[in-house]
Amino acid sequence: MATLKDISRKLSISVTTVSRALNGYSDVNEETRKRIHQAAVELNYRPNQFARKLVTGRSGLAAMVLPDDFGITTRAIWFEILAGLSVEFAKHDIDFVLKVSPTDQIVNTYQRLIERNAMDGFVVIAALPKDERVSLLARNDVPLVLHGRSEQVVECPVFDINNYELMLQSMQHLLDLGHRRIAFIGGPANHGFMIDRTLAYRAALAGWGLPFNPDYIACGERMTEELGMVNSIRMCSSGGEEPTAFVCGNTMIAKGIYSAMQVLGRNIPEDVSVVAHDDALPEYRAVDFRPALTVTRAPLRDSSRPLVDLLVRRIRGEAVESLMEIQEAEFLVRASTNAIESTA
Amino acid sequence: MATLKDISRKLSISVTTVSRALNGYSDVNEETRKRIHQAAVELNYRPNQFARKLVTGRSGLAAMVLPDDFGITTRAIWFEILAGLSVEFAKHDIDFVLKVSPTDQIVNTYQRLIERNAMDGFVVIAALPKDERVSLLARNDVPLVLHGRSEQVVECPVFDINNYELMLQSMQHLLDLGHRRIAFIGGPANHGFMIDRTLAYRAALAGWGLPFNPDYIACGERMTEELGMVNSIRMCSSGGEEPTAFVCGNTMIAKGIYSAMQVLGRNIPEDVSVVAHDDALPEYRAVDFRPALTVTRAPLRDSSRPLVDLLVRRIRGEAVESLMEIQEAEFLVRASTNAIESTA
DNA sequence: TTATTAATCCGAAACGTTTCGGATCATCGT
DNA sequence: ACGATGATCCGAAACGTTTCGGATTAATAA
Repeated sequence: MATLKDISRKLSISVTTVSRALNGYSDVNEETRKRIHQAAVELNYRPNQFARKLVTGRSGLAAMVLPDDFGITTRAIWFEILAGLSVEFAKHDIDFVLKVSPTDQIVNTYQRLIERNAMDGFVVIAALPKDERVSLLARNDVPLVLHGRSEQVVECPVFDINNYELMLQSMQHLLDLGHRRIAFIGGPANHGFMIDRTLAYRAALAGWGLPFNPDYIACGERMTEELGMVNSIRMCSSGGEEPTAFVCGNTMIAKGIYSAMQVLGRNIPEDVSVVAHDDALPEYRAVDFRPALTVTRAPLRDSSRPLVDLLVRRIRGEAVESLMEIQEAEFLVRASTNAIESTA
Repeated sequence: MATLKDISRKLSISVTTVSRALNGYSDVNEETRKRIHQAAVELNYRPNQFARKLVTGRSGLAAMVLPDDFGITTRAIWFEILAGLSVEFAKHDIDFVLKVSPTDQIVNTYQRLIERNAMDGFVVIAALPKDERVSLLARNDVPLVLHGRSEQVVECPVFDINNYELMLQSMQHLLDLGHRRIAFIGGPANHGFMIDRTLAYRAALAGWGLPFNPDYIACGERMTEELGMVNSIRMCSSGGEEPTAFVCGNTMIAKGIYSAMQVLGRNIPEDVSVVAHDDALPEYRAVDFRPALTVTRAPLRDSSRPLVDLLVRRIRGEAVESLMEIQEAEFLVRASTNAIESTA
């Protein structure tokens, strides 16, 4: 491996100048810079990462820590995120390391990584309102970027989709169509995104002077087809006051509801309307639903870029206040929502 | 961060001795070693990875490069592998970095990583008979471990399951039950594991003096439910000479066959027997099939440990000849295979 | 002419380890 | 009493960068 010294020797130029030339400093003559660059490619020079890191303190590594008990359905989602992060980090010349850890040792894993001081930053997904991971990292002053808003008053960049707004849109759409008994089958109650959506759900109801019926809301750790299936069946078997429309936390839940409605002999959208939030997972394409699913759409894939951009800027030392990005979801009306039958 | 020098200063012992004590060299007194260790924990000393790597040349990093066009179904599989690798590498204090790259640039990505010289080793999955990735790495003398045998005469550790043997077992089982028209719906024809299985399939046939019918074998890039479905339907609609049994490359394919047989009005195992190879993905549990699926079983999860063990030993400089591990699959007879009806 | 400034360049220290080649000292066999 | 041995220890160099604080020269301003 060629080193700076090799170039320096070959050109009879000091190591300092070679280094500065290669790093684009201004105090080196354009012509010598050219010569140096040329020599660098001739000798196939690659900077030694470790030498560089030893002095700069940066590692060129960013990590994400995942629990090992990811549910069946969440696997594809994780992978979607991982793949996106890997390619985005690569653009910034950062290697992306994946840590999988037993759930009850996640914090320990972070602790070790922090102590080793080997990571430039972390991306933390699915923030809880009070998130131990976040406070640990923030306390130790290691850069992180958060996906999902956290209630904590910590200084860290955040990326999120506008969960409040997208729920408002879904509700507005259904309310406009005349629905009054609208159920919400969401996700884990303690997560930030779920809290926002629940708030918006209640706000929309309140805005139309409608009562909040606790029976119409269902949470669950895993946002699976099963969750949609069992809850929609339960809600539709309670007697007279059945919901006429469902808002789903994701498209898998919607899929479950589709199945449930089929076994119950209900038709979508004639008997019941369904709208979901769509993370745009290739496994569950909303357009391929029959009938095609009305959604608020915010591809998970699209979150990778903002996430790593924010983290990189944080690592570079930008002020945290400026590092927040909220993405709006797209609202796509398709065939799964209908005006309520006046006869109902 | 405390450094060796800090400990050295505190104890008035040379940096050299501190280093050697901490690294377990024999030429340091037991008592001073104790004092040094104690001081190390008191000062919360963590060795600086980069300083260490600068001098040793090792990075403590291992990588895997994935194409970005993974099919829908292969995602869960990839993730299963990634998760396993991450925890196994962690046991050896190696960080696992994930690289995702456009398919047509995989080799470039390897090239860059090799040049940067930042990885101690690579794990390469699903070897092709002539694998460019493998030859590139081997040529540059960077350690790798291979999952799946490669025809290449390269010096690298290999882990694989005994694909030949497991296919032989499945065939033997079906042949013993009286089946004579046995179809094989497998995977990508050019991959090592598929080649082995095809060889065994033909060998089993030949062993019983049965003819090889090309119509009874189906390959496909993606080993999906769809592959099983369309091919089994095709094979069962060809007129008289329909297969009485199917061997499937994995459980997803089997699932597709189950669906196909249902729409065709065939019963498993009365009308047709099905046996599959089972990677033990939580998504498709063979025991949960109705009827429960007879399989050769070799959990993908179990491959992580041997893979990283082999790689680590290779990195440590062990002779490659000793670094090959072939795992036998377990054969589990369940309810999806039956003796052929004598009336048929 | 002389002090200033700008443009280039460079020596040397520093980052935190590991490791080579001894140095020191007590013990031991003879 | 003396060289040999073994147990402990250590100084200094090395790994390949970056960067601080100038040094040198030529152009410019006064």
